Amino acid sequence: MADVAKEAGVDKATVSRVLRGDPRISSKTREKVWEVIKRLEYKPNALARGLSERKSGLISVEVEEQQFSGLNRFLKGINRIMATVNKEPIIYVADDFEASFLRSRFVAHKVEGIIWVGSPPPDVDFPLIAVGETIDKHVSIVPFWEDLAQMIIKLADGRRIVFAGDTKPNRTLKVKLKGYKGKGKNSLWVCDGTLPKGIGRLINSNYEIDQDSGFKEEYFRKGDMLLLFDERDFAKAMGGYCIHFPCFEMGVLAAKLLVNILRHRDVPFKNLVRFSIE
Amino acid sequence: MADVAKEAGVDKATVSRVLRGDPRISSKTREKVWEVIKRLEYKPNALARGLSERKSGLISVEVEEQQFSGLNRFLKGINRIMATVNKEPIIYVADDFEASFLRSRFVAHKVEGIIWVGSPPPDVDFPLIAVGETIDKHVSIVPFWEDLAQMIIKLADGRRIVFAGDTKPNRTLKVKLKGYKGKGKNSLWVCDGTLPKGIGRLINSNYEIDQDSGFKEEYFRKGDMLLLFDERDFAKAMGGYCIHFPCFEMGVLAAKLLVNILRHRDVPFKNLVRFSIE
DNA sequence: TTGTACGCGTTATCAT
DNA sequence: ATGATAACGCGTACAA
Repeated sequence: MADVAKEAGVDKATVSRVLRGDPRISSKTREKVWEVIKRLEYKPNALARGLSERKSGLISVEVEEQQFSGLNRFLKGINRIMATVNKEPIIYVADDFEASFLRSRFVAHKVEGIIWVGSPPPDVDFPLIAVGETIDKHVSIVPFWEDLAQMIIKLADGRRIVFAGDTKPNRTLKVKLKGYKGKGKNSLWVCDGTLPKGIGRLINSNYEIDQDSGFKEEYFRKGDMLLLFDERDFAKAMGGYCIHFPCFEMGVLAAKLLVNILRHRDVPFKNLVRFSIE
Repeated sequence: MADVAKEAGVDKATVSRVLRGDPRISSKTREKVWEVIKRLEYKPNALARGLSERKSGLISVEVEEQQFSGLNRFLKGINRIMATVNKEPIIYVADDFEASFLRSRFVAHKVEGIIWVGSPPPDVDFPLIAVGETIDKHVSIVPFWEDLAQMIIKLADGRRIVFAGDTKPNRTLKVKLKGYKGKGKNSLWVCDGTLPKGIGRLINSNYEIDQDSGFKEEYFRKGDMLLLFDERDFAKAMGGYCIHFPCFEMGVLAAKLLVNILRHRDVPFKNLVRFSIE
């Protein structure tokens, strides 16, 4: 910065002001300084800026979920927003880190806010967006499971409903679907644990196995409505439907909400994100 | 830090030395200082430290892959190592960021090194680990596709081989498998694009469809060997095999290699990671 | 509109 | 073995 200042024949403070878009700087000076900045390929030092401003420009993303196949889309959504406001996300996959350990890292790096996927600890004193579950104490983003259930029931039109894949449907969805009565003998099957576990249990149960297809008869029968999360082409290949889990949208929303909180704006407390079925 | 120093009756410099484990400090002083640090819940400021040391303790993880369902495991592997050496990963999902934009962020935040998933730009001047493909110019981590091909061929024992799911097998694997001749009419099918696209193409082809199971006949026949990446229980439910993509191991390895590079140690240039089949 | 000077919280270099 | 002090690079009152 000192180099730029000297080269442009102004003071460091002026360079700083130009950089920060201070309106008091004359356009002549501003243009001159920008010219030098570009010519010298000067990049401000985020550490020094952070030290001076007492904030780092870093936000933290905590991910507890073991199975989160849409994580890259979620992060992409976050980045899309953060890149426009000069904030950098730090990501942890936190399942095995304890809260106190994480906290000390937040403090050390002067993290400005947190996006927490899963259920955040109750006593965090950082700006926090909770993603996935409604937490009374925090602004939260929740997939609109009730709406998904309605869509599925309508689409099923009496068929038995079968899920496949490793994405874990929420409890709300399962409860909703439990109320559904189809036409078949077993009008509905939804596993009661995570899906992989549920499937494992089925395999070990005493249903007959269709040796011809290599496919478990009790798992997927003729006439069933098969549902997969996010594997669009695979689902179609199997004659089923794909539920689009709105990970990208959730990332975008989480980032926007956090930015607004950091700017002391009011934000809606509970935010629902819609699924779509294809 | 000044508070701690005053409270412990020593100088700031001494506190700093205690914190950094300087061996010249007497054990009496050390214990006293640690006591005060804990009592006051003092946490060092990473920004100030970084400013002074001219490095941030930040490393960057770039992810180009659109489909990377093991990203959370990969990041967990990275974190596992980084947490032991006081380095924090910043993650970008970078498919839509241009190199110059990323570079300026690296510079601004004094990023110490980069883990790049995909094919990194040729002219980066940061310590860099390339993950997924062998890049002559960089230390790289590559899944051992050749080995996987051997395992599959041995396990198939003449059966036709069919992949499913959204994970994209590497070109090497496909080339290797092309050399394989099984017993069936079509001894082998591997799609020639990404898998989802390949599946989509099959659906639109003129094969017959098995209406009984709702399953496409041409996609998966009796006697075929079905392979899925990482969906263990689902694969088993379908009577197939699960290929374990070693994402966690790759994350751990990437982090270890990068740390060693930052410590100016020699590291192997090409690193293979083994699959396992279950 | 721009310059001066101090503070931000560490580490590192001299001293002692 | 420890203390005093100068960087580190930037933002910002306060002055001019």
